[in-house]
Amino acid sequence: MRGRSQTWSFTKPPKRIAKEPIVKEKSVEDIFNELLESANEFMEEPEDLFGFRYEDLSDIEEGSVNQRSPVEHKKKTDLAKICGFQSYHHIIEKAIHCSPDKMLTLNQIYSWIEENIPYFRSLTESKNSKGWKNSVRHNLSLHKQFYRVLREGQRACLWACDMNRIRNEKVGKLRKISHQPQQAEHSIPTFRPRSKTDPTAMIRPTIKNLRNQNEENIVKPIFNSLSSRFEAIEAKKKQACLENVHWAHDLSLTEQCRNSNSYTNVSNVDQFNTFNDFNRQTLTDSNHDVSNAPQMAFTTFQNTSLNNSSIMTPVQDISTSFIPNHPSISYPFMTLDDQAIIEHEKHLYEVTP
DNA sequence: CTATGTAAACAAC
DNA sequence: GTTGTTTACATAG
Ligand SMILES: [Mg+2]
Repeated sequence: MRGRSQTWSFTKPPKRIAKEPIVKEKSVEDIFNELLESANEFMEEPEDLFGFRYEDLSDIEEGSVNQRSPVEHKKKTDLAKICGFQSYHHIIEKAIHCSPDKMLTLNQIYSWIEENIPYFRSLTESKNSKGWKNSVRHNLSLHKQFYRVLREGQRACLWACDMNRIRNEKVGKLRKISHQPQQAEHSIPTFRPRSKTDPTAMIRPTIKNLRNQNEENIVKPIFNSLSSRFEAIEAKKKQACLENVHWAHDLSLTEQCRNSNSYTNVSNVDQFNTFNDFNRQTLTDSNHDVSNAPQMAFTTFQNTSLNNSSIMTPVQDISTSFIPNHPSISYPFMTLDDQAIIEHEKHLYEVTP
């Protein structure tokens, strides 16, 4: 996968979220325990995080969302040497091109590869197909020339290839012309397990554009994730400005979130701010400094049509101090129209030739 | 730096 | 388990 800084050209790349804890003198456990302590007096089951106990959260990491541990990778396969194809997408292009209708299902692509490239055939024969098949799927998704052709009543779609779909990615560079908050210097390190035990993680999936799998992938979510993912958010907005695509996000809270006491649907930005102010105050009262928590860029709410999109929109990112089932705190979310956000924030960017 | 290979999380089915 | 999207990280040049 491309690094975000590679995918999108930033004149000034946003700071990468530090891997080191920002507050070094406190461990994440310390911070968690502080939070827990402050919440204990309110919470019915203080150790309980949506049914999981903190001790169970073995994969908590600090300062970053979903940060994986470094992993020893296999050496890159030299495809050119092994099979004469420059890279995976060339293989897929060939496979599709060789088909009568110029389209194949995923499984047919696998088959073509196995039938025509001994290297992959032998991998499959030795039960080692997981990796290259993953790479095939990765490449299908990644490269714009590959697009899906839906079939009525069939789960697996057909994959087609149109080189004209690779284009205009770099018509102009967007320059950021106003400050957007990055990670605050002294903010609390993001307390973010990368597991399902993370309450905010329950929101994250809805932010992906999976629901758009039955549509052409023109409609995309604008926000890839919440809180510390400023890079992604900024990049998406920039792309929106560049491509003038129709944006709609796919952000409905999960049922679990909707039914939880931790969220309240608000209908305007005033209500939203009221909730956030109250939450901040509550946390501050329990000796929790959220004043330097990262801020999301948008604070304006345009009440427009767009489906039933909803998004958690921390004006100040108190999700770093998320306390689930806190009887005094309810995290507000509201319906937003991406186009409105883009329009609102368009002035933050200019396109340079 | 860019391009791309590898691994995997996650969701939907 | 399969299909698909995405993120993270590694490596080659
Ligand atoms: Mg694609």
